[in-house]
Amino acid sequence: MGVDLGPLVKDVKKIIKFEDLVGKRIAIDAFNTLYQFLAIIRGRDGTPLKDFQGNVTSHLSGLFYRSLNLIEHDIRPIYVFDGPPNPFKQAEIQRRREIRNEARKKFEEARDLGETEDAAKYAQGSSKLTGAMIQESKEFLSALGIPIVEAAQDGESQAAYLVSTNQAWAVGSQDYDSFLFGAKKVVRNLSMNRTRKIRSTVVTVDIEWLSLEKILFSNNLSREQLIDIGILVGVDFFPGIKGVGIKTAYKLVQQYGSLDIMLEKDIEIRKQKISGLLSSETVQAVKNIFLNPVINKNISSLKWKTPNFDKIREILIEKHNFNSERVETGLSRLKKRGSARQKTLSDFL
DNA sequence: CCAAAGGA
DNA sequence: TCCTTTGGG
Repeated sequence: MGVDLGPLVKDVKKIIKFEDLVGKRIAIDAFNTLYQFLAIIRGRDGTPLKDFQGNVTSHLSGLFYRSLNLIEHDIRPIYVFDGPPNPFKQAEIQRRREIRNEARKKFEEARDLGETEDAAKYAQGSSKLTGAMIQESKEFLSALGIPIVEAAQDGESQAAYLVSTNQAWAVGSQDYDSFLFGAKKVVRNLSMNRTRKIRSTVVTVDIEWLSLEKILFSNNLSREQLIDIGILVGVDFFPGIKGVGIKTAYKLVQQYGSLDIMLEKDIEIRKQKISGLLSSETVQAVKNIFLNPVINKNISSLKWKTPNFDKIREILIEKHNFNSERVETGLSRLKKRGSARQKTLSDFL
């Protein structure tokens, strides 16, 4: 639920394929991905996948098959997990909690009334990522041999840092927020499935590659101005100004140059003085989060290890009753990949 | 979301 | 063999 920069990026996004990412390291926003899995991996009535004890397993299914596909294409994922949230994010966290509770109520109502289609619709927004699920996701990724990075605060900023220090080639996220954090490149829709149906109409979902430099250049903006646009329309750390969307925000920033100047001149936005809508202190504080984020710089070197097959079996089959045949076919794909890599390596030597 | 089964 | 539908946990 990050900032919607849609109209600003629409002309600069490049459609790519998995093959274009061979050998590349992608710093994936873990929370973003896990929430995506929880929202989408569900049965007909909207119920998530669960084991016999009633534990939700949609995220594990998503991580397993997604990782298989990435590894088979020799793409190197790094999962970046959020740390404790920045205090400025509390209001947004509370807002999301309320939206989720509302969705959950509507989901349960519709499900109990047997209104499957409605139930499925509301189910999407009702999922909660628990501490136990986060912990187990880390354990599972480690079993797959995929490196994990713990962010000091926001995963997006930590992922952006990995790109700027050349430890990753791009950030992998559905959100555009990492651009405000200075991510040079972002890859969106990093998935296999090329079609998605939204109410009987089938839409193709392509992998998108976006560069901060191109976005700024084509819109004639600086990164600070992009942040100002974000503050006007709303980001995780500030709700934005009511009634101001991306187009208005862009026009205002182009016209005045910056939020600081708008505040100095105390311009009117929708018949209201801007000084009554946000303070200079707030602007500075929010800008500072994006420009000088708290980063975990103490990262152990990123290594992709041989998967621990027994650990994967233990988590999926023993703990969560995944079908063992399905898991084994998955594992054999991983083994094949491993031997192919070893072969190319020995050829090289 | 992704894999596997089912139809064409 | 390709494309659509169904089921996974």
